[in-house]
Amino acid sequence: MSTKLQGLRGMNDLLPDEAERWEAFEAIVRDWLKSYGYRPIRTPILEPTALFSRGVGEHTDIVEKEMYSFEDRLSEEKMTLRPEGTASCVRSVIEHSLLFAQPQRLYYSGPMFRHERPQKGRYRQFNQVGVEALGFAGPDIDAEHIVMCRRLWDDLGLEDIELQLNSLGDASERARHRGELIAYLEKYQDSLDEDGKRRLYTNPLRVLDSKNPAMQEIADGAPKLTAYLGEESLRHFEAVQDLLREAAVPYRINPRLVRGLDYYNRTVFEWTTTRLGAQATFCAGGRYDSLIAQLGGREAPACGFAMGMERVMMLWLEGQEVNGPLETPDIYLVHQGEAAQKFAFRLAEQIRSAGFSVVFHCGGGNFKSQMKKANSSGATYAVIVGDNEANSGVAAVKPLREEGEQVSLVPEALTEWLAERLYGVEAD
RNA sequence: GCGGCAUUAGCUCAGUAGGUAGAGCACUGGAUUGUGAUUCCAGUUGUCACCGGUUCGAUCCCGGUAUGCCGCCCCA
Repeated sequence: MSTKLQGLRGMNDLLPDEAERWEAFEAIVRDWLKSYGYRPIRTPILEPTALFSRGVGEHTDIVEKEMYSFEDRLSEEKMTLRPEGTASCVRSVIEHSLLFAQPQRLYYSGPMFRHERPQKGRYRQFNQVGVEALGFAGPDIDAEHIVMCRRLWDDLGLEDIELQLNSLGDASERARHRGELIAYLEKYQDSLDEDGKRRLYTNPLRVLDSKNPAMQEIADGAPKLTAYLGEESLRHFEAVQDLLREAAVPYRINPRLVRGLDYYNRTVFEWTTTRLGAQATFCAGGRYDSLIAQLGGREAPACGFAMGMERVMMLWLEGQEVNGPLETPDIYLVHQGEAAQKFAFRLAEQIRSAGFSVVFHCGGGNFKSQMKKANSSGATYAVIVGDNEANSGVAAVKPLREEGEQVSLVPEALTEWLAERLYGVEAD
């Protein structure tokens, strides 16, 4: 007996019931993105490893321990399954000079890969929809992103969600703060926990984010980034908040909100929920004004966010009936006998040509079992063809979802009858 | 990556103070040899996750592995 093969850990199959819900969800998301004028961009799932180490940051958890990286056997190139979408999007925009004459509103959607321990709402292959606005400097685009998120949550009917907001300042402000912060933390070097010591020089901002109470005590006395924000950064942050108030979007300023990717500056935000256990954040983003230049493009401001599709889907489906198929055929075509099968096979195509969906019964079986299958297929009508019908060139239609008499019709009359019943179209 | 809990039929789950297993749903057939969904009758379901140990004997006890869930870390 051969070894049982199974899918890789943390990588899930979506079976029909679930896959249909994904398609419905994706359709809602696409309409939403279009309504804000965003256009799609599709980039490869595989990228040179350096894109992420340079883009996401050498000392982030993602780059340090979560990437699926390998060397191609033939070319010896180092490559990585993308752990996030922004770096790829920016790479592509630079490579194809999309930003040359005008700013761009873009979105992407697809699988990302991170080698983490799986949990509900956290998978090794997961899907993100990301929105990137490149070439916009003003606070209005930051606010646009937050407002458009709020609209989607409203459309989906999400509950128990919160918006957290912070400003990380610009690069020089962060550098100044960072210097002072390291100097401060060095005084407590011996009291820092393992993570704290490790991050002291690589990512001191994250030391402040620790949930360890002892660390929080140290963090409380640490220099606050807010105090280092220059006039321009403050004005930008204020302007974003003004627009949010204008749009009546409630938010909470969270000074500890620092984000796990290095490229962020100024506005950062996270949408969180209490309904996903340890996975509180389901959508997050912010401004990344230096990333484009850092990846070799001409200096240009940018702003974006990404949402975890699995997490948003879970929140969305909470309020819904989740059993059974969403898509059902108009017709299940039952037939018995050799002549009937030929007639029915041709009839199925005729009905489809008229615009209806038809499941043609395959695989034999008696009338009873065929009718059972017709019923469980969810079809609105069974169309029945036996040798009697085939000989006289008619088909019987039987309603499966409501009361009603079975009627016999010739094919042309049948499609008119269906149009009238299913779409309320009157025949001439 | 660390700690805890779980894994029994296709699905949801019972069960045995160690003696190789059961229900409901689903599926198939029949009552109704050309008519589903309701009703009644009958039937098929399993290496009790995997590998090893203890034992006369392990689905049950012990160890390891895999997977899932909860928490931590981190993130979407």
